[in-house]
Amino acid sequence: MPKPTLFGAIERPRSLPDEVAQSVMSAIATGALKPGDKLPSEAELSANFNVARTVVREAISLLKFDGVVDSRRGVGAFVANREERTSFRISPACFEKRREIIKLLQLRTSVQSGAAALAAELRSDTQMEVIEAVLQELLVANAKGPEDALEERVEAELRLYRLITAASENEYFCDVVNMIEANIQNYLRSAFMKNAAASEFEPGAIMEHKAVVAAIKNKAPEAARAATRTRFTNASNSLAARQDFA
Amino acid sequence: MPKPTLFGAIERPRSLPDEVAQSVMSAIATGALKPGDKLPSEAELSANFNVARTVVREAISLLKFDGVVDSRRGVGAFVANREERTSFRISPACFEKRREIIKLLQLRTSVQSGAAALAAELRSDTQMEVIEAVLQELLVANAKGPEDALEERVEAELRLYRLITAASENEYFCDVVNMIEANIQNYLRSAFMKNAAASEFEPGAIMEHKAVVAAIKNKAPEAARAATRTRFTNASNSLAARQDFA
DNA sequence: GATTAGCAGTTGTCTGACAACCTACATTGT
DNA sequence: ACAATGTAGGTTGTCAGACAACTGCTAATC
Repeated sequence: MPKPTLFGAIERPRSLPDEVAQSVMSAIATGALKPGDKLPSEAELSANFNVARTVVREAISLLKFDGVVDSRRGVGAFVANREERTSFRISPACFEKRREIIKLLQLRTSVQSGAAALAAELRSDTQMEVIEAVLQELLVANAKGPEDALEERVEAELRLYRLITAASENEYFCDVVNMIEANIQNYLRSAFMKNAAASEFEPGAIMEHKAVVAAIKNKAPEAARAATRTRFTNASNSLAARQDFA
Repeated sequence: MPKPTLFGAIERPRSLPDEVAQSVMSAIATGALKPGDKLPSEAELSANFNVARTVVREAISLLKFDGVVDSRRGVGAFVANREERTSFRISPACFEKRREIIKLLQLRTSVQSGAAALAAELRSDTQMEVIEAVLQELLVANAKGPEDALEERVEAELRLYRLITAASENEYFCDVVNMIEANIQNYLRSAFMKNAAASEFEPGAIMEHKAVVAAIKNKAPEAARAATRTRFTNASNSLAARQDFA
């Protein structure tokens, strides 16, 4: 039996390196540390935060990994230019303001549209079969209505567009979509998001899904691109238009 | 006087944590380590690689940071599912095969098109003035021809599309475009790429740039989107069609 | 038989030390 | 005076060992 959520999840203390890294990161974000500035030495940071130098080192190494800082042995660590960052990641902070979610969905719309167009061009027949099967699952789940099959339907939709992206034969599209989805899934398991998902049980949304799949089946890249954009733009708009949207 | 390249750049030994991280990463990529598998303990890894445990710890912490592995105190570190990765980054390896560059440019085309559409919608008048000024710079540099102003022209083009992206008022687009550009700039300073850039000194390319800017000026999102896609698709195609493209 | 206590193994953090390296200044030779 | 050289101090990179916090399992205990 699934454990009832009797107690709220306790917040486990995050690791020290993460906290140090985030602290330095926010100093950079707020402009307290500008590109080119020298970070305090590891010894100083270690004293300031009252942690061991190994902790500081791990924190700095994370920032280096993303190209946020650049350290030179014997000299020090410096804040890099914003254009030199070598990774794209979504900060948890962005989920605090719901306005930010819209921006994230805008990016996803763009990427997903491009992936759909490529998929329409490059898909194999077996990939097409799987995509159509998942669409069928989505239709079945949708017919059950929001009360019975919400999770099932959301999961099917997720899988559908993952498969479409995979059919683009371009791992970069897959990675970006994956990451955006992962972040949304992680941070937005809220009642708000469930309500939003439930509101997608409409004939219109289903028609749009069908249009996307049909275009890919017909090997019509431009149609697939347009249909995908329509679908995701509508989803984003209906989210923004909700009463409970802060 | 600029030092003549008498000696080739010596290859400095990369940091040990990076090497360990990459080694583990490639073990995951090749499937030697599958999602859910337990990594060897830090002590074992430290013995295998013949490095200190701090080095192994830094390496693991990098992978954790990207959501590639997940470690639990008292238990061990485990390979995470591919869908749980929390960052998008471009591996240097992808520049070894030029085929991969095309895929990267496909992604960039998608993102840049979306950004242009948003920019057409949201741009301010002052932003527009700056964009037009940079376009003018580009035209001037272009008139000088490939021999005299190659760097200048490439730089202007870069700045132009950065500004357009910034006008979208969506930092996610900026970050993705920034990162892709940074990687291309870092790894592709080769003669090959210079030749490719030189081949962009054509009337057609210029016309396409103008079309993008005009659409943004007219606040025509769809036109901006289409023009941008045309421009970048053509650039990608002409790159792929080159003789020296492996 | 169920509960509890302990044990071995693992990750997280701390401490101290040394190596590799850079910068700036002093030293020296011309 | 000036250039080359050496030296000292500071910083990052790596190493080694220790202990704390935690987990899963096993054996002892009631």
